[in-house]
Amino acid sequence: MNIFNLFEGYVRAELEQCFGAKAASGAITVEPPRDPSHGDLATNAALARARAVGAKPGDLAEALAAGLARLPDVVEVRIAGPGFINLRLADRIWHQVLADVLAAQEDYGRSDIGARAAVNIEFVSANPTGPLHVGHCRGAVYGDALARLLEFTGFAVTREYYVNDAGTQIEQLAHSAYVRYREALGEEISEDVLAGLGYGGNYLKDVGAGLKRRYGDEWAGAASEDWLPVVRGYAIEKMMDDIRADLAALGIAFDQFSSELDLVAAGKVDAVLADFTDRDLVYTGVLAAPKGKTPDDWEPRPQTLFRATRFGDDVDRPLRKSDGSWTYFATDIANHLDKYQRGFRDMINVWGADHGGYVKRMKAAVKAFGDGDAALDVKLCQMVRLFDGGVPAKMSKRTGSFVTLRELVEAVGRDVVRFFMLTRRNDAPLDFDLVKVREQSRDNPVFYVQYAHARICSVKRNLAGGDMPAGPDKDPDLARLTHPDELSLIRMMAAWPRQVEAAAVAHEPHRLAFALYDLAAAFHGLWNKGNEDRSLRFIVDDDPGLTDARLALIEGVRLVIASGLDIFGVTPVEEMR
RNA sequence: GCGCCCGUAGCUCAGCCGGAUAGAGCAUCGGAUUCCUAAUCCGGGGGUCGCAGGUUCGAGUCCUGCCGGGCGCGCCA
Repeated sequence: MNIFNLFEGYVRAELEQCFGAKAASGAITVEPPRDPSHGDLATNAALARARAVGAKPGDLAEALAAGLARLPDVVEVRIAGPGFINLRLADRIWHQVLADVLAAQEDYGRSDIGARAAVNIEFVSANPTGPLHVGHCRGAVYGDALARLLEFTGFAVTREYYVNDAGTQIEQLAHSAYVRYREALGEEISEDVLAGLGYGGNYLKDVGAGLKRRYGDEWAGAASEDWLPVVRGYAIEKMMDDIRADLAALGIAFDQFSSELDLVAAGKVDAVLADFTDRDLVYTGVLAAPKGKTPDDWEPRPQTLFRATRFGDDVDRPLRKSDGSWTYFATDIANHLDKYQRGFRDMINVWGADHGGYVKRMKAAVKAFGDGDAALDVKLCQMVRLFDGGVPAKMSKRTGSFVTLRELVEAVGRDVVRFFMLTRRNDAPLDFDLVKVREQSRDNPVFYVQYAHARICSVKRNLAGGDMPAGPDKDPDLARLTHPDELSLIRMMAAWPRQVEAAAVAHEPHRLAFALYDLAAAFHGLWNKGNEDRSLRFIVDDDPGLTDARLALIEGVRLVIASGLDIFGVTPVEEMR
């Protein structure tokens, strides 16, 4: 039961009864008021619908309030401000909410707003030219948390990784790997050659050694057109193995890896071009040089262009390089068309902010598919600035001294990485301090939330150690929960399902981090009141009934925290020593 | 020059497809520990929500224009 949805239904019914169907159909909100002193529920229905009804907000509010006051469990109705209606509910409602939480267990907050719709989330998609680094980490965590969140709200999610295994970067990788192969065979490689490698990091030594193990000296003196496909294929395979292992260390597994090379080989890009050509979406033209910043080697030249401007882009975009090969954009269109043909009408891409300039053209291409019935949402993740005790951590990819995702996870732990990466909006920059995130204090939200969960587990342990009978098989009298702080905790639990839904709709899992933090804060506050006032402790020695009720209360808190952490892929710990 | 993102307390950031007196942590000042883990809690001070217009009963939130910062701008991915 989501009481906000429930009461929205009541409000709409009342609108319809008083003012007709037209009045009931528009947008209204039923939500917890920002200021708790206003009541338990607030609706703007009178304000929002006054115009459509042709009445004054005040009159509308009067009529609605009279009707709502007759509802069971509504103990007070007040009209406030310009026409808000504030409702105060009987405690019984909150006891029922808690009972619902306990009945649903970890499924509390689960929703069916997705109605099993297929959603494709493409994220990470890092070139297989080396290990993942911290820059990839945020997108990885964000994408996976979003996937979990959408699954929790009823979507059928596919996690997809687009492997850019074609193109010049990969050629360079293969050439670098081939040098390491010769090195493994005993050849002396000069410093100059090593310095000139596209990918000079030591991680390719393993690839060179692996090539030697598999092929011996078979490719030692071969022509590059002969060894290239072999070395490239082997290097990609190894890099992807490493990437999969890195992601597994973060608790992330993909459902689908799509290969750019395969798309090209299967003729998917040709098919895109043919289809777009048929529909007059492709032409040969000359682009104007960008104003203000003309590349040095600019020269006007005819190109194969996609009419992206028809679908909201600023300029038409090239599909072929001058050597006739596909641009990255062309193959990526094929990638998205492939998703479309696999049935996805709802696609989400998670990219680094440096790809922001690419968003419009990709959205334009997706709009051109089929009947224009596909939607693409691109979420850009801003930079992660890595610090080590307040000092910026040195990150140089060239010298190979950058911090890998693996090193990060091993240094601070999977849970810390995952939770912390979700404590900021995706489009806000994030400072990640290797020292601070391990601090066990209030300003570290990871531990603060974990600690609340651990404390609840601690209470349960203490109870189990004593001879107080309590447990899930009992049917506690929740009506014993009457203290304002207890009811306030339940109100927060009642708000959880709508927060989950809102986060899912907005594709913003970080909102739940703040919700969990707030819930943890309320719990810690109540806990501490027990230090000053023994009657407020969860375990009340001479009152088993009250103890049971309070145990149920904190078990509800625990369940919400546990299910929230589960959406983040973070383990709810039971002990923090 | 153009496009996208951002601008909220001294600092780092929330602000739920517009809603009531803009919140939290850190920092600062003052308190709480015979405690179910004080790894916590309670309280005080601290704001022209970058600026200026506009839409609206109502704008931190939507629109326009400026200012400031980041990212990007034809054969890199």
